[in-house]
Amino acid sequence: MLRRGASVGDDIVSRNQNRKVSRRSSGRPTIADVAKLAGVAAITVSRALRDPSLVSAELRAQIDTAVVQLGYAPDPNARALASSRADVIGVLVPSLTNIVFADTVRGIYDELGESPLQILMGNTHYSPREEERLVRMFLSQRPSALIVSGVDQTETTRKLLETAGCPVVQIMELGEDPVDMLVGFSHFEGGKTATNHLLEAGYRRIGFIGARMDPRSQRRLAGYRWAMEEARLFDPKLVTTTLTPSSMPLGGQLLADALAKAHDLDAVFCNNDDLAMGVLFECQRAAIAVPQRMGICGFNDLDMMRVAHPPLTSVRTPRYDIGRRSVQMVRDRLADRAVSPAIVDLGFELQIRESTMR
Amino acid sequence: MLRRGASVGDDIVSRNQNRKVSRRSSGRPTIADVAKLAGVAAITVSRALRDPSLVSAELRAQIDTAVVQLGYAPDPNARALASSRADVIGVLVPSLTNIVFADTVRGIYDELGESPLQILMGNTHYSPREEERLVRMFLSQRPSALIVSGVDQTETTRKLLETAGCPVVQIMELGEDPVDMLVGFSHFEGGKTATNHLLEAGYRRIGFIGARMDPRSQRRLAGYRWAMEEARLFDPKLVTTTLTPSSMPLGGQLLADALAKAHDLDAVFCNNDDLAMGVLFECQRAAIAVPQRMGICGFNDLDMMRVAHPPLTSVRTPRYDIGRRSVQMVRDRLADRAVSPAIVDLGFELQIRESTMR
DNA sequence: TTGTATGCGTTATCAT
DNA sequence: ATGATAACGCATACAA
Repeated sequence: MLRRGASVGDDIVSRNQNRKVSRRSSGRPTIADVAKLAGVAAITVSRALRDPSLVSAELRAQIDTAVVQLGYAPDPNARALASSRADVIGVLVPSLTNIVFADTVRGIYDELGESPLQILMGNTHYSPREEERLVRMFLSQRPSALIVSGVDQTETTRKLLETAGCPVVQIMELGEDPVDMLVGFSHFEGGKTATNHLLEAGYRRIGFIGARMDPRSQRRLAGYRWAMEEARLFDPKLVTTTLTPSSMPLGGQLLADALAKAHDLDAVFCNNDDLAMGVLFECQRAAIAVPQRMGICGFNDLDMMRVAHPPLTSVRTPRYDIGRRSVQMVRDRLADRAVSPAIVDLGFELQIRESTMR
Repeated sequence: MLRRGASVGDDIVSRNQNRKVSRRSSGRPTIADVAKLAGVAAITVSRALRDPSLVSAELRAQIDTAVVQLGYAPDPNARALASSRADVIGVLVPSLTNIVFADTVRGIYDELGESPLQILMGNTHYSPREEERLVRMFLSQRPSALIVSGVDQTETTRKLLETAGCPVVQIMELGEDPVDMLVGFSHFEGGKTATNHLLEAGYRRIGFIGARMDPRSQRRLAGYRWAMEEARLFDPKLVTTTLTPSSMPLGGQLLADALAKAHDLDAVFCNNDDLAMGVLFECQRAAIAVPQRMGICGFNDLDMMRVAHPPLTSVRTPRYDIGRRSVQMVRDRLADRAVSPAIVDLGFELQIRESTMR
């Protein structure tokens, strides 16, 4: 559609003169151009670029010169076609705005640094069906690796991943038998630990407030329930959940709902920090003293938790590190290094603050 | 590396029997397989898949059947190589965790829907140099379009974009002469409007608190300064900025810094909502009455602003819509429809709340 | 509307 | 260590 400038065009002409007529040239120097200029075969250039140790120092120097002189850059599509392998890592997350996954994705990008590996990102919107569609789509590109969120893939997706022919990392959660590799932490234990802390702080009518209720939220709820039942304090009235996506406004609403069901509620374990912050504001508005009349505990421990008034207790999760680690595992596997263990538990850490210090 | 299952393998064998030996086959059905099964030429399959109207209904049906029967999926790399055009849109943002860009990226993905266009995302980390590197990298893929953030590219990047040979959309800001297309809003006007509102509310010693101070922050500051100078109330002591990335904790710190410089500060226009929220908590902690002793205005108007205690005034920005619109503009251009105007101002809206109602 | 011949830019394979 | 040749899977150019 658009033509290049004259200087670049000249290169094309000189190149095409030697091949009768080439109507389809893209206008960029190819590996053949570099080869000709360096006085070697194309395949030698290819080798020199991929693994310099395969080529003698002398030719390597000539080739490097030619590459710079022509401003040659390999065509990733041609490379992928010829080698049946794209320098691409497919990443599937359920949400791009949820800070949890935003942090994880940032970790992935940061660990990649200036590597030539590209990220192909897919947003599943928490839908296993959409996840399946995206896995198919990504697989058609023969990616170097796949990173997927969670362990609750559909049966079909799981089979696709098992026969993908590339490293696969499931992230965010722990699980018994990963498709391939796995890095995350236990949401069940996270929920249990938070709840036990509230119990130890002296709260008794501890509620659970949850939004979205995706598989990981469910496991945190299960951890909460386990702890409450162990203390013989579980009461279904204490659980307030919705499928609505999480937000601060929703936190306030859910607290109101929870109080309507259980007037004697004296603490809440919130599914995430946004809800917790919404709960805090609702308490401020209703003049409910935190932590005296109401304990509040969040999940993820975003920065804001420590500056709230009062500062809010939360479970710190290794979101960023999960991203980085997943890429490291992919790298190790691609370099043919054994990855052990294939299941990595990055843990979590309860950050106790004023909001639960009764 | 990995071999496919037997059933698929059978297909390979039958396919390869007719071509002597093929050691490089990837094991997946190709367009030739579909063509053979449908009793047509490969090019006809190619056409039927890209634009069904080019092929007779009869053949189309045969081809569709064959496609389903073989489970054929086109190879995007082969397609890109042959057509010199990848079904890929390159997107460059300065940050993935900044909710502003996360929302924009979400808009981009949502507008794309189930389209076969893939997103290639790059994180420039607010570095024009890194942006330049990524533009080069993306361009080597011959993307269908490029979406870049802001209008402050390096000269080299700008030239690369101008000769990219594909639609280019600059997003988030307004500007005189875009590379190609542009969608955003005026950060200068946003800053000016917020400041004028604070002035009208009766505040006089209005401070500006800013973090990161990227080009867009600079323009908001310029808007603030313009309004203050117009009111003959500008005072350098009222401006408190840092290059540190924005966060809630930082908001509190900056307020403390600002108060140290100007004890009579009676309001702050914050560069973004995180800072504003940090300021609010700091006020709560120091028992500074909001909005009586201190007015607070943020920027972006995230959900949390309306549930804070008191609710916080902010400038609502069309982040999500910018993402959607940018893709629409790309689509229109790719469909050869004229895009007019090529510069789209999506505006902003001041949301006045209790935090500035003195 | 459909088909033939060929090119896209690179790498796998085999040979030297 | 280096090279010649033939794929990789699809789309363009042109012919019929």
